[in-house]
Amino acid sequence: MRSWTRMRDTDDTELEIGEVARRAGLRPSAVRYYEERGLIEPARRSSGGRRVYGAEAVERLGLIAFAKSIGFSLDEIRNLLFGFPDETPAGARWSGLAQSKLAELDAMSQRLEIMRAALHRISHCGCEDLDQCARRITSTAPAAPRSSPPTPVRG
Amino acid sequence: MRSWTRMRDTDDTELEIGEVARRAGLRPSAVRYYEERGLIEPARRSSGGRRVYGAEAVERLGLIAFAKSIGFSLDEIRNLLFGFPDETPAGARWSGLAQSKLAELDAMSQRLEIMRAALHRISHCGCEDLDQCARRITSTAPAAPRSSPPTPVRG
DNA sequence: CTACGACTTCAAGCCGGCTTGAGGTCAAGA
DNA sequence: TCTTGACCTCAAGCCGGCTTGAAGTCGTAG
Repeated sequence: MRSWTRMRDTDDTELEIGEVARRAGLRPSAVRYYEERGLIEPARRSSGGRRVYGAEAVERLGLIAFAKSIGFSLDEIRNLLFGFPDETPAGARWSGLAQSKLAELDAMSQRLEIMRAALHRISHCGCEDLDQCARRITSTAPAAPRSSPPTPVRG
Repeated sequence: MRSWTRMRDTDDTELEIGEVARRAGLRPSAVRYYEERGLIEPARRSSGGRRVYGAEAVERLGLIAFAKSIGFSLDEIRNLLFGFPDETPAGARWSGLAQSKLAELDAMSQRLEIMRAALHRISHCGCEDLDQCARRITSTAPAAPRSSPPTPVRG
């Protein structure tokens, strides 16, 4: 049951870290980590020292989760949130970063296609053994020249 | 000038780790690491304790580099190389792994498209500020539901 | 009063694939 | 002989994004 004593002097949307994390689809440890890394402002504390959040924190964290899901790093997200004059409209904040991410995505797509082609080739290659395969591979044009593979999707 | 004493009892393709690594497009430390991780058999040693390789090692390492470039992990590569009866033809070794990698690539491609769409949307969103944006994002269908983003291509 | 779960801090661990550093040896040219 | 550079081993560090563990506090229900 909800505590009267703790909720008294504030309004009805006072959340502890567990709840705010749950609503944003995160773990409490992640929320603390984001605070530590400067992605969210330090939460104010209850008299007992616990972090207290309002409903807007859930949105903020949802935004962070969204930005992560489209490929932004935490540094990029912090910059997005705090690296502009306060009045900067959202579109202006997103666009620079979005453009370079789109370019990255294009590069990744290209690599994916190259990898796909290579995988098709090798999966029905007629080589007797891998050494023969190696000789062919290293003599014919390299499937994927000199870049590291995109990390497979985890999760 | 080439040493008599060291090269005497073997033929002309005796390479030290630096050379074999260079030819395979790797660093010596990576070659040592692959040996340690069991991707290549321990090199035989010169009288002075140095690793000595033949030309086939270059091919082997090239094969490893190729396999990495199409998205295989070191564990997968080791399995590819040593996880089958000796006579297993190359195609049979590749195919199982290749099928699952292709499935992974498909999943990644899908995610990339979703990310791309989201990046387009946000880069010309008309929100006044990010909080408004957050409200829209968290209320409308999530662009990329609950999976982590593919790591951007490094290198 | 006690027990329990959710919270607190701080430090350390994990993932993969290496690289780097310290401290020493080997090989070859001048 | 001396110097230089490539090699050796072993341990530790790095990257990002958290998670986990230890040790302790807070808040509430029974």
